[in-house]
Amino acid sequence: MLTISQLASYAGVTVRAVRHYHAKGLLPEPERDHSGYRCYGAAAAVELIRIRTLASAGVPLARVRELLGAGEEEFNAAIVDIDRRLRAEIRERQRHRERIAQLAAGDSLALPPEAVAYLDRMRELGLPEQMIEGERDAWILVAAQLPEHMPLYMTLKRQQLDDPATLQLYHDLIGAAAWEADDPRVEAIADRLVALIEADTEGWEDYDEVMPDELAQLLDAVFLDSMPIARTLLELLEERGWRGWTKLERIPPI
Amino acid sequence: MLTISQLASYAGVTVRAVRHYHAKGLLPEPERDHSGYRCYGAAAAVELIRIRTLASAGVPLARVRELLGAGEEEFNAAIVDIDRRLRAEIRERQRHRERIAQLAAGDSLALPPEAVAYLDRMRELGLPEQMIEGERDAWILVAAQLPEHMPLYMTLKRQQLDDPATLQLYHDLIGAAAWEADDPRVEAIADRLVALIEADTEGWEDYDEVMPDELAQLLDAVFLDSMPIARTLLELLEERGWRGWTKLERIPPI
DNA sequence: GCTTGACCTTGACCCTGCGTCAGGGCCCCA
DNA sequence: TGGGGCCCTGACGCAGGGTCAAGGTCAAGC
Repeated sequence: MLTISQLASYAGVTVRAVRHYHAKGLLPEPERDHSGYRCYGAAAAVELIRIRTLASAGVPLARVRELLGAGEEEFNAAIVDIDRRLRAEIRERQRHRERIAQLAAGDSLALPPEAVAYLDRMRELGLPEQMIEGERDAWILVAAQLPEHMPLYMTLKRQQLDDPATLQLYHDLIGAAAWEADDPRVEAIADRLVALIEADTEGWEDYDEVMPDELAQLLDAVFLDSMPIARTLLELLEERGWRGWTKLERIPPI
Repeated sequence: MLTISQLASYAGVTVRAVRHYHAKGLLPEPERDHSGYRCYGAAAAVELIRIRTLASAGVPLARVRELLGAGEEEFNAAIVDIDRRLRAEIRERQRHRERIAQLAAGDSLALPPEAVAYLDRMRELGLPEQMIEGERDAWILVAAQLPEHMPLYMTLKRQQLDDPATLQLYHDLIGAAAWEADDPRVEAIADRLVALIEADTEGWEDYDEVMPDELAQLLDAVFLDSMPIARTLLELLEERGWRGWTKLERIPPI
């Protein structure tokens, strides 16, 4: 009666798809003619069109196999189930659309809006790209671990930028990025830093409380990698009674 | 610094995914420690989070690889492209939802609504399920080949059902389905059939014109398979000057 | 020093829904 | 008899990993 390609074209599917349906047990293997060609009747065409109809409605083939022999009740239950799956997939893609819409805005590759705003503020204040990238990478790590605390952190960081003495220190650190590890000028930086730390301890208790030690270590490592002088600076801070960087703590007097 | 599982948990992906990204060239292989373990720095965590962010936004991994090193312009172009793909996938699933909503209504597995209405009309008129299934299978084949002509066909078929003589013949054919191939009562059926054919030739020219010969042969085969008496009936029709079944044509006198 | 359990390593097979060879047989036409 | 167009089986490939398997490593507790 029909060859496989005739059958396939009747049903509007490819020859390969028909053989696939045979392999998956959706469509029974037909008789063969004397030379081994598959030989289909009209019933196969009808069955194949039913398969195609279900498959093109987004029903997984394993499910199609069950549904072809199912009663009306089972069939309707499955339809409900498949519709639920389709709705979930649509919602998922809609969320994806929202995310990539956010990504279109540059820095927000992995950062919430408040962090993007903070980085933009750094740019407005004339801080250099290199420093901003360092900050960005650090906050990407924080945002991945503690997304719910980002608003708090960003509020505190923006307050720092509003303080002229702190901002000046930031500007001076730009030059320090190029210093060798034993540059003597770092002493002055360390002194000013300690003064700022001791003047501004408010708010940072909450900050430190939610920051896991491991994350703080990782962020310290990012800082240490960012400039040669970093290690020296941390040592000088320890001499002045403060340990750490991300999560500063006063060294208790012995 | 970090083991693979620590890195994975920082970025919120599985260990397997990290190795997969290595294999796909998205994330460079890091140094190994003395026992062969991968040893990651903070930069890897940042990079992995960027990968995860893009991947979870529905960007294919091959595309992620290109985008990580891309400039802003290229990146934005890609974003537009990905958004287009997501919209297309959403539309596709919405169409799937519509189709399975139609499927929930029974016979419409591969049939347009007007065909479902026609089959329902047969049911109302008390014609048996077996005959309705035969019709359904035949119209599934037609709908697959000539969906745009289904309204015309169904209009003509419903007119047939409205004709009392035709309807009576349909009812009488039910009994004939069980007859042997040589039952003498088929002569009377053939006579009545020819009378109906010759009384009602209007409208069917259009019908026959758009029906490909191959499809007509297939439908004839469906009919021949459906009851033993079918072949005899076709022979008797030929004796009376009509050839075929799906696409009847008058045999020209020699 | 030995075991236990939690990690780590590479390699390989599994899923969906087919597309696309590769290597060969069959049929018809010139 | 040669060529082109069918057909056959078997196998690899895609994304995005999941899930073993078989073995090496590490720290802790006995």
